[in-house]
Amino acid sequence: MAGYNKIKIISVIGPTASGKTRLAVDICKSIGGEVVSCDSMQIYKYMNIATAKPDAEEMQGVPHHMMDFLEPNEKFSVAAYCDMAKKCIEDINCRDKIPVITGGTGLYYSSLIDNVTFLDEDEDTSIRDNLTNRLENEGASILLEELRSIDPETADKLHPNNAGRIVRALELYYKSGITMSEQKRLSRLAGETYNCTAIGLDARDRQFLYDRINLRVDKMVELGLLEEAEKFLSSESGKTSSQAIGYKELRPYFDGKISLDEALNNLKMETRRYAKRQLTWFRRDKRINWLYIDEMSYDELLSQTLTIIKKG
RNA sequence: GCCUCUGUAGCUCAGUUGGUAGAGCAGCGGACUGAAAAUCCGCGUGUCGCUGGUUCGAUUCCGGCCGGAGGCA
Repeated sequence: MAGYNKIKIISVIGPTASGKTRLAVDICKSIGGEVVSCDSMQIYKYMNIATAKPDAEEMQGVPHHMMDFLEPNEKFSVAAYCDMAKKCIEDINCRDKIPVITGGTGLYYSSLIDNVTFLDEDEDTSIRDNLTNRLENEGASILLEELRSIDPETADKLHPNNAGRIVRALELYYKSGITMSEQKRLSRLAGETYNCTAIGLDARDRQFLYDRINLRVDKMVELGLLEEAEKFLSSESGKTSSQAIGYKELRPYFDGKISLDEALNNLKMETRRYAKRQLTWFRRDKRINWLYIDEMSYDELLSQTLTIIKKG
């Protein structure tokens, strides 16, 4: 209970190119809020065009946090995100402003909103390295059976092809002595600490969203995506930042393997698929108030959003 | 105008010696707890161009028509 002492927050989530950035800024201006980005790629410096990071004009003077602060060769993680974002939210709250969580990284979002707690893990990567080696030499099935003997609940849920998750589940156990299934239970004990009103953006017609995505990629090219990509690809990037959509899809073009047209079509396709995965993630959160961008004008969208926020 | 080839899923194409069809890609759905813009799983969505004929039965064989490609004029 004790809902009165939970921090009031707003969230704006949805697939890429659905208009979260603009809506969040307008919400902030209307209710005195500050944006807390929830995006695994906008945290990185220099990755501006590909990640559709808002510029000063788009921010309209509204403070944006959790954005543009990390070098691309640095690692990041959900745990690190939650840790920083929580402090950020508390700080904003202390200044009598309302945190507006905005972004499309489902794992970061859910972990933050549901107050998932993570174990303290040291930086030691030797266990992970060892498991990765064994994965190559022995294969995923052997590791999965090993996992089954210590955590059958998790093993049952993992497909043999999902090597990454198998390795991680084993790593967690060998590092902490706590199994993944046990950790999942422990992580939920704290309970929610925020009173969140969630706004979700989607389109009734999927093609409407896909058209926006395709258009946005073309705009990125006009803004200088190719130059940004060339710089990014020629410099050292970390394990997290190298996953960003927008650069790796252009590599075959720079290598002369495919035409620019093909590369851009691939980039658009990957972005569309990403949007679909984002929707799959967010759809299962029944607390989200969905609004459809192809069903109303932007003014109406904003006005409905503010109505929902007032009620919440 | 004549001859040849061709028309099957959104696209590229396979196939059925006659029993209403299947691959790749695209697409759709799902999972997700320390790399998550990642990773993984599942699903064929169809007047087999149209129309007659033969046949118990035609997407398949035959005729005609329509569309596409090439060749000869």
